[in-house]
Amino acid sequence: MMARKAKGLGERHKKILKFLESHQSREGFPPTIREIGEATDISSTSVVNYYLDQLEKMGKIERQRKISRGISLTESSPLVDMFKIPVAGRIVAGEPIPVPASDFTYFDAESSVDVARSLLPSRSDTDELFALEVDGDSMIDAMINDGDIVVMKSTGGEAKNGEMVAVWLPERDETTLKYFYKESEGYRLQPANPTMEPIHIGKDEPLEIKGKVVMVIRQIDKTVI
Amino acid sequence: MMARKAKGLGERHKKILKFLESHQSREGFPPTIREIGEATDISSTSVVNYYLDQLEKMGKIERQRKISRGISLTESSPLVDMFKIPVAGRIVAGEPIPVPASDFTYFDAESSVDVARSLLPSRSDTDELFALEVDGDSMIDAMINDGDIVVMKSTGGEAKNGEMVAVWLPERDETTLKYFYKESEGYRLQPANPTMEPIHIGKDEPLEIKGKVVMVIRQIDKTVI
DNA sequence: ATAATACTCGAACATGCGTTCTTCGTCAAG
DNA sequence: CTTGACGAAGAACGCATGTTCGAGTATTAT
Repeated sequence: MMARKAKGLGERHKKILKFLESHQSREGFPPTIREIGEATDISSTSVVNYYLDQLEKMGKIERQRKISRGISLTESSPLVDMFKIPVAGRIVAGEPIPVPASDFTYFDAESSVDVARSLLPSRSDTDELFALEVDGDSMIDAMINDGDIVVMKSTGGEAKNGEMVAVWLPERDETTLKYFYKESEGYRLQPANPTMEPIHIGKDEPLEIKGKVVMVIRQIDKTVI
Repeated sequence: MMARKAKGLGERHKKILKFLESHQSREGFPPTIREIGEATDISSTSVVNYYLDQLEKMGKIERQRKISRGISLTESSPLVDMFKIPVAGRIVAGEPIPVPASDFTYFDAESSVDVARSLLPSRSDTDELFALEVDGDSMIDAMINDGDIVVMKSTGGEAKNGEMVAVWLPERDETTLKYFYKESEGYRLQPANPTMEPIHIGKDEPLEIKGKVVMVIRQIDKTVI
């Protein structure tokens, strides 16, 4: 009849690859040979092993011999260029910004967000980045909504003109996100929304720059489970 | 009074978590108890097991008992998988929305954005997603700025109440991003900015729903390389 | 038909790896 | 001091899991 098998991937190869992927994403680790057999209606472990060897020769998977569940998909980049940014807390207009301590690790964080490096400034140092969840509508003048995630970079209190920074104004008990401009008589804090007026800060009024905003993420449809 | 160790993560807990993560991303699968012990200078498997139990109780990891390497980090998707979303074009208030054809692949796109799956609705089908870059300030009432990237999902012209959708209004030659509500006399398009008034669309006025907005990304500091 | 592959099966084998038990030292509370 | 919780170690146990082998059945080529 039909040729038993054309070149390339056969039906079983695909089935196995599909199961490998789904198991990995479902369980967080690869399946055993026997589990693969069960899922793909192959009764013998040696047959699974047979196909696994072929998939490895084709370069589709990588196998660590002798060790349990030592299968990993080569594609779906093992070294994806992205990293977790710890969510240090929430940012509210009337409270100081929670800035992570230097020995802060993301394991202490309530959660973290995954961000691809390609979306971030090229020279960003991972350790300097942290994220805050916006609480309330008070950042609307910065075009930032309740629930948005703001990715920030520690700058050690410095800021350059034109950068969007998170500022804490001690005398006003106010946190705000604005574009920063140093001027002769003090500072100008310009809202992102062009229809709104800037705030002028006198030279003697204290002003703490907590970080530079590098990215804003808004997940609109996060209710779906 | 106080326990010997402060509550929370001890030094060894962190060390183990760190190793779990690095091993996972390096090898593609979790380590064994013995490997953990070696990497963290714990000589006994039972001690590793001891800490693993604690980490599980704290909710930091998940364990599948009895099975090899059955450890997975709970926070932030164990598998670092992300994918490229094609940027189909630009979205302008006065022009129809460029929607990719069904046979569209991201290889055809001028560019693409990398987004972690953990940031997207879990049931998202990769094929249904595409992205648009916002051109101009006309989406300000949707809290979306010039240059923002809007990730959308094709819905086949359908929309549910409360979803943010991209709508094309043929009679007005207008594209807009609004929250969608079906009402008795027609439709209500509610801006994301709560200070702005909704648009009411009569039952007979045509209205094309081009997609559902699932995410907005704003890269503020696109430093030139 | 015969040989040569490709594929399949089941079973035995060896060991990887999670689990459990016993023992020991330290520190805080009673 | 005694007790008990906590942290740590090492060894033994036993199932889970990768590996190997011998044999059987299609499919294709010669």
